Amino acid sequence: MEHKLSIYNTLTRKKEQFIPLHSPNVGMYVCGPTVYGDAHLGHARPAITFDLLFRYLKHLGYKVRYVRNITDVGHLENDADSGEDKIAKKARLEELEPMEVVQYYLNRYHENMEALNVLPPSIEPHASGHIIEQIEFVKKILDAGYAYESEGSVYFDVEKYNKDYNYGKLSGRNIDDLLETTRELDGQSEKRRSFDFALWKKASPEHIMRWASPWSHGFPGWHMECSAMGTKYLGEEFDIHGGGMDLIFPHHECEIAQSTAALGKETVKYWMHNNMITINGQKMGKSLGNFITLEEFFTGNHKLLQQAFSPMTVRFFILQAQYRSTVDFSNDALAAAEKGLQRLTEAYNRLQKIKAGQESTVDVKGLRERCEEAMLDDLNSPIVIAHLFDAAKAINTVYDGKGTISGGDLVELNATFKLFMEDILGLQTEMQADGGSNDAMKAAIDLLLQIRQDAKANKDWATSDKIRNELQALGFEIKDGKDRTEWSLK
RNA sequence: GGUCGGUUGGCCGAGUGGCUAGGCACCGGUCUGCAAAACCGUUUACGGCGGUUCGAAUCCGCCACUGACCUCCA
Repeated sequence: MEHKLSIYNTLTRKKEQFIPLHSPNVGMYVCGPTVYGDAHLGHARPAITFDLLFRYLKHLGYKVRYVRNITDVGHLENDADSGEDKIAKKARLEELEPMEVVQYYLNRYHENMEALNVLPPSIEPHASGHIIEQIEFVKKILDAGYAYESEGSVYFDVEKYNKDYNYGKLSGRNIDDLLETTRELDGQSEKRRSFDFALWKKASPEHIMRWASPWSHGFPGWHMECSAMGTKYLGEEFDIHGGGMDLIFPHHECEIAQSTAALGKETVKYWMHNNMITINGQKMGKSLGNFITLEEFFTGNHKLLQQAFSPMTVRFFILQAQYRSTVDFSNDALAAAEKGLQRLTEAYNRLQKIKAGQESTVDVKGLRERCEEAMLDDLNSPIVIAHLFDAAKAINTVYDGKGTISGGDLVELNATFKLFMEDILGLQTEMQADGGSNDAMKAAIDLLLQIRQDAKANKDWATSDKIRNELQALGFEIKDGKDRTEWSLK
């Protein structure tokens, strides 16, 4: 494969050339949602970031197996014994079966992802469907001597592991610091050290999500599922593991420790992390209660939102920043993204109507190469978008009759625009105009506009303005062009 | 307190030792009966103080502010 894709590896804190273990096959694993609530803007970031990577790797010719898990068990409210499973808690509060909660929010998650034009992953495994694999994985760690059983639970022996390997290599921590900074929580007496983490937890009597194991009736620790499912579907060594930056510690650090302890080798070659979306400079998150769900963005139904924002606007907004930068939410920023996307969409639609001339007076050469170069540099989507805006300017120049484009350039421009806009950035470009209207209504509107046109010809401004104003009041947008009037329903 | 990051023009957001990022907004213009829309053009930068250099927003040091993680979090 003739390219030099470089991606930032959190493990080495450098951009590295991407070389798959088994080209042309690529394996990537991304931490998916814990389905106990609606997805918010923050959840869209990794989904879109790794969707972009998925799409681009396929564009480069790789055969990608993309695994994104669903956490439906084992994710506790906190690390203490009193910590309640997030799913179980929601089920208790709403008097539902835990799996009812999971199914409900999973369906809604899928609806959101589809709206955002996020491609489904190759495999979407559920933690609860892989209890056996997780138990087997815990056994391996016990056999290797890096875990201990305590009152029906199994804990990872971080101190022992750290003597042979390096606990903290991903997050840059060392266990001496952790000893000083780890808060004492209730019920930690079972653990030898405060930083040891659970591989298997014995279920308390009221804990309803439980499975049989050699140690107790219980449930797997949160970090276990990714190690077990990742290696099950992608092998003991695979290429890419992704997720949000907030998962680096402890989740991904623990995953590395588990896999290394069980298998005696590094499992993941490239660790990739998207940055956070902030709101008023602070991370948008469930625990802070400052999140806006995707549904609320799409409907505009949230006190912080001045208007609704379409899924494509949200996607474009996220892609306008490089995935390792924080993105700050604001109505102004979203509104700017909406207008920018409109500009690109409009240009793309005009491109279909442009006729080729003898030669090109606009410079569209090298667009494909420039976009390609930006993507190869750690998925620099904002640069790709900037290049597309340059192309939009050229398209508008030709559309306005102030320049010409040759047949060859036109074909190439069209292909490149479609490739990056639709296939790689995943931005849908169909016009919203006339949406939801039927033929009879269209004909009626056209008739009204024809009457207005006649009135204008007779300088009957009162009539023409009345038609325009009344239609606008009804929610129509009237755009007078040079030759004809276009309309759309907002 | 520890670890890691950030600070770019009115807003968002790239980049980088010398060469216009881009978008949105503003302003000016074209078009229009008027307007809207559309299109074109254009202004405002690199937190502070030192240092390295022919040259730094870009490298180094100090300071200030700010964020993430260290408890669940995308």
